[in-house]
Amino acid sequence: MSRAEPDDAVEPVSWWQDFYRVVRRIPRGRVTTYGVIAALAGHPRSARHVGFALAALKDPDGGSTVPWQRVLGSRPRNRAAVTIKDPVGGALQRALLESEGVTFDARGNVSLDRFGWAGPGAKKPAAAPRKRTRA
DNA sequence: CTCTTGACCACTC
DNA sequence: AGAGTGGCCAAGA
Repeated sequence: MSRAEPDDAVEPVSWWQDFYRVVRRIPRGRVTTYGVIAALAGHPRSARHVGFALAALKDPDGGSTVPWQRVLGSRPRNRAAVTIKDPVGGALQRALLESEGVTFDARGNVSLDRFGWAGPGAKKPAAAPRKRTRA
């Protein structure tokens, strides 16, 4: 990832740091989507950057504390699926989630109705990333 | 400043 | 149901 390096950040926080902060709050055994992370971090339209930021976690030692595996791509019908570019990383993600109790569908989808996390205040899973008021 | 690139999302064929 | 298209935001060249 040549776009941005965490260690280069002289700034106190960068946009990805906001995402990390939110991701760390995801309870064990729950999953959420990029869109949700982006919204909670204060960048509702920047779902892509969430994945971008998470991609940078692979190397730096600082990112090891972020449960990136709990972030999935949103799929219709309140479901989420792995959208990782690297097949190896995707398999790892799935394995990690399954070890936390998250069950995958035959197609590799997770029910957000059962495992979705809508935010720090949401106790009950239900969380579908709400439809954006499209023009 | 313009163009390209993304672990995305949603709408339309 | 699967594939294509546009929009989104930010950073690098």
